[in-house]
Amino acid sequence: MKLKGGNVELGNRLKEWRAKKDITQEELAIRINMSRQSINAIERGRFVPSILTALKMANFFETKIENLFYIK
Amino acid sequence: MKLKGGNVELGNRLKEWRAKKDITQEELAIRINMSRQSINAIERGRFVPSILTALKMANFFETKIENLFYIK
DNA sequence: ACAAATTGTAAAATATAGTTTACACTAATA
DNA sequence: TATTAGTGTAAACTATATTTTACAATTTGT
Repeated sequence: MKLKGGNVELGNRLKEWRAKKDITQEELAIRINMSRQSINAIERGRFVPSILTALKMANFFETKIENLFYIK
Repeated sequence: MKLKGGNVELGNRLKEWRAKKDITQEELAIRINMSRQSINAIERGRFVPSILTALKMANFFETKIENLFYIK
């Protein structure tokens, strides 16, 4: 009994939030302690971050996860 | 220039939310289309789910991610 | 136009999320 | 007490997040 829900895709507003805070990908990476390449990949939707990464970002931007990531 | 933030741990309230909705781990697994063992592991804090998993759970429980997961 | 800063990308390696199968353990309940 | 539903766990496996190094492309400032 396995209902397959359609392939769920993830969207994000990282670039907008970075702009709002005037911060570079590298700075963000340093702040939340991860690589710049990972930030870049997440921002470009290349992969789905862990919820820990998402929470750290939300913390940094002083907002809710839902304002950063959403299901398309 | 790499500031190491202490090792961040993840907490969750899945069990409470399951109780509130009176649903089993297996049912939840089926609803959000993942294995019962993964639900169990996440609930017991054995690993950190992806944000997609977290969003699917929040959707199912009709609540915000922050009500399900938090940084300890 | 030039230089510097920022962003995009790629390959190889490592870490960890998530699946599958299978079985033990712990309720709940007839 | 015996049966059943629900949960805990383990090993082997697959998928993918994340790092590191390195370099190309693009944007920004002078």
